[in-house]
This record gives sequence, structure tokens and C-alpha cells, in this order.
Amino acid sequence: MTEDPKPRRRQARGERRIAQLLQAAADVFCANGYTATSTNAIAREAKVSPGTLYQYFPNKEAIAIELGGRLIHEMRERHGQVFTPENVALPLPELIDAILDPMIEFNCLNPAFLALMHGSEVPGRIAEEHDELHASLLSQVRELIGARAAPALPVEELDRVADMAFAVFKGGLALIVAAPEGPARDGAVAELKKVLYRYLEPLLAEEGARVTTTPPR
Amino acid sequence: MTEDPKPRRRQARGERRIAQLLQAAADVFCANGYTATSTNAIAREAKVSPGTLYQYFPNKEAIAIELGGRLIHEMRERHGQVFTPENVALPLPELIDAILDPMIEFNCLNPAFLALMHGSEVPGRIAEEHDELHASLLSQVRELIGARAAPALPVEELDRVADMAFAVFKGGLALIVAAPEGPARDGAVAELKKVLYRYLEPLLAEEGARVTTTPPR
DNA sequence: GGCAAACACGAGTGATCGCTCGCGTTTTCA
DNA sequence: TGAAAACGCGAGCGATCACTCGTGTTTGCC
Repeated sequence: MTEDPKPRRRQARGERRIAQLLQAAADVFCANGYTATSTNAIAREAKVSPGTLYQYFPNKEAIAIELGGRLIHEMRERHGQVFTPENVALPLPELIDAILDPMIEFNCLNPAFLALMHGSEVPGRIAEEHDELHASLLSQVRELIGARAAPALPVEELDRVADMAFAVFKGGLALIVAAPEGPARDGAVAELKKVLYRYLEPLLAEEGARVTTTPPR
Repeated sequence: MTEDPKPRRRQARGERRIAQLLQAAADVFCANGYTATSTNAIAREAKVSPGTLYQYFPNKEAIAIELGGRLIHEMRERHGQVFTPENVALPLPELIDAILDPMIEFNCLNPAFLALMHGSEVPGRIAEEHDELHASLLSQVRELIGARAAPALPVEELDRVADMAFAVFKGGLALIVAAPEGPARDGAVAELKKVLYRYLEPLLAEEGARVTTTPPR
């Protein structure tokens, strides 16, 4: 609809300030949440004046949108390289590694991502983009499971399994991110992979091995 | 330290107002989060004036604390009846039912609980009580798993398993609460139980059945 | 019935927040 | 080198929020 009416030409200094402000915003959002964070606090964290902040962002919401947008973009790039055909053909343990490791690394490096995506207090635009990302990830999980599970698997159950696998991943991810870097975190990562392996193994067993004893439930 | 200096004597009407205000607060907190909720909005939702609200609560924080306290109390009562000796002796599938079902029911009936416990924006007192509850639940999970797993299981791994089982439960719970009541939710519940069963079965197999094929990881 | 206390009200108050504006400084470019 | 544009500042403006207070109504108790 409306073109950006301000083809403002930025200097290198300005780009640096923007990055600096977004980093500050990420830190403060992460610590206090979006609503409880004041724009003055972001400016203070970035060591600039409120006026300077508003030279680069029209309002508080735009800061969160820009930050969230960049994080989502980075995440998209990452998961785009994850659901590749060669990965899909991997044995289940390696498949889990290939999918989880990049996601975990990203979320550990960018804790603001989870903080921004999770709150019910974030501006609507972020929630929308998050929903899109969520749906996209979910459909890729569905596709992947569908490609490897028995073809007789009802779509309805496929959806349930994909939903639950993703939800379980998010739960484990929260634990992992909260754990202190080091062996504790590594242990949690290994444990989450165990959960997912044992959950998915009966469905995704390699061809010809589908006679494994399905547990009593 | 300080005794409550106001042994204010409440009428039945007052108690009703308090319940009404807490219910309204639960709804609005749930919809908008703690910080973004104004006390006037709570009063409006409860169909009373701001002045009336402040007759029963000294400030906004006290509302959240009272609400959170009541929910935590109710949850404690519930989980107290869940980790009983007779439950501990149950076969794993029934054990999972016995533990998960009350928790899930409570959280579906009181969505404000998750909303209040989860935010990093809640008043410190709530966070403390939540940490206590969390630690208490976790230790009971540890105890239960420890009682049933192989005695040779290192405590270190026991801790990891309990942490992960609880984290996975929380992830699945979020999916369940978000699902619309009905078959979708029931399906999600069954799926979460499958996850936990398959994760814990190798550890908690009944005595004498511990020769089950442990998966390659 | 009458009185004190609890309840209910809602306009108002001080503080804080998002955001602006005027002015001074630095960078770009011809 | 000079002017235009981008950058940087921080006091301050209007709006909103948590919370108060003076006044009127209802309830419990003798």
C-alpha cells in the first residue's frame, strides 16, 4: 500500500547505532519483558539519549518489530538449511542431531528470541510473524515425519505427533537455555535428544525394521 | 517481623468482592500479562470502581500475589495427593495417568496459573513461591524415578532425567492448554503420555524386565 | 431504630512513560 | 571550504497509570 516516504540515507555511524540500540533492546527485553521495558531504559543501556533512539525508530513497537524481524530472519535461514533432502535420509539419531543442534545453538546465542516470541504482551506484528514461523517449522516437521513414517499413518495422527514433537522440543529447549553453559547444558541436550529419539523411533524405524515391539500403550 | 496492623473484619459481601476481583484479575492477567494490565482494567472487568478495588488490596502487586498464592496453594494440595505410595507402586502407564491427569485438569481450569508463573515480569514474591513449588515438584519426580529406576543409576543422571521429564511435561502442557477442549485436547494428552512413557520406560521397567533392548544411543 | 463500621464510588493527584523539538555537532559532497 | 544533511542531545509535553480521598450507602449489632 504505502511506500516508505522517508528514503533516509544512513551513514555508517547510523547503522552502528541501530545495531547498538537493537542489542541493548534485546538485553533489556530479555531481562524485563517488552511491556516493562521503557524506551529510556533502552537508550540508557545503549548509552545514547532518548532523542537519538527516536531518530532511528518511530516508536517502541518498531524497535521490537525490527529486533524480532531480524531474529526471525536469521532463524529462518538456519532452519532452511536444516530440513534438506540429504538430512531427511539420515538415520534417526543423526537426523535429530542435524535438526536440533542448529536450533539450540541459535537460541542459546539469542535468548531474546524466546523472550520476544513467547510473551502474550508483544506487539501484534511480532506475534503474526512468530505464528508464520511456527507454522512453517511445524509443516516441515510434519513433512519430514510423514516422509519417513509408515505410509498408512493417518494424517490426523501425523499432525498430533508433529505438534507434540515440536512442543516437547520447546519444553526441552527452555531447560537447555536456562542451564548454565558447560556440561550441564550438554547433558540436557543429550537428554532431550533421547526423549525425541525414543518418542519417534517406533514411527520412523528404518525400512524393514518396522516389526519392533510397540510398547503396550 | 511486623504483624498485620489491620485486623479488619470482613463481611460476607467483602469476601465475595475479593473473589470477584481475583477472578477478574485472573482473566485480565491471562489476556494481557501482568505489566500490561492496569488496576482500572481489573476493576472494570469486576464491575467495581477503582476505589473499591483498593479497599481490598493495597496495590497492584498484592492482587497478583494473592491470586498466585491461592493458585499455588490449590496446586500444592493437588500434587500432594498425587505422589502417594500407592501411586508409586503402579505400573508405568497408570502411574503417568495418575500424575498427569490432575495436573493437566488443574492447568486447563486455571489458565491464569501458567500465565502468572511463566512471565519474567511478575512481582518477585510470586517468582519465589513458584521456584519453591517448582523445586518441590521436581524433587518428588526425582524421588519417584529414583525409587523405581535401577539402584545403580547415578544421581547425576537421575537429576538430568527428572529435569528433562518435567521440562517435557511443561512443553506438552502448553500444547494441551492451547488446544481447544474436546478430542484435539484429549489426543494431545494421550500423545504427551506416549512421549513420557517411551522416555521413562527403559529406566523404570518393572523388576525382572530390565533386559529390554536399550536403543543405540 | 440507631449507630458504628464496612462497603462503594469516581474524580482527582503525583509519578512515569512514550515521544517531541529546538539546537548544537559531525559527516558528506561538490 | 562551505552548505546541506545526518547525527546527537536532553529538557519537557501530553497521556496514562497506580493509587487516594471525601462523600454517600449498606450491613451488623444493641
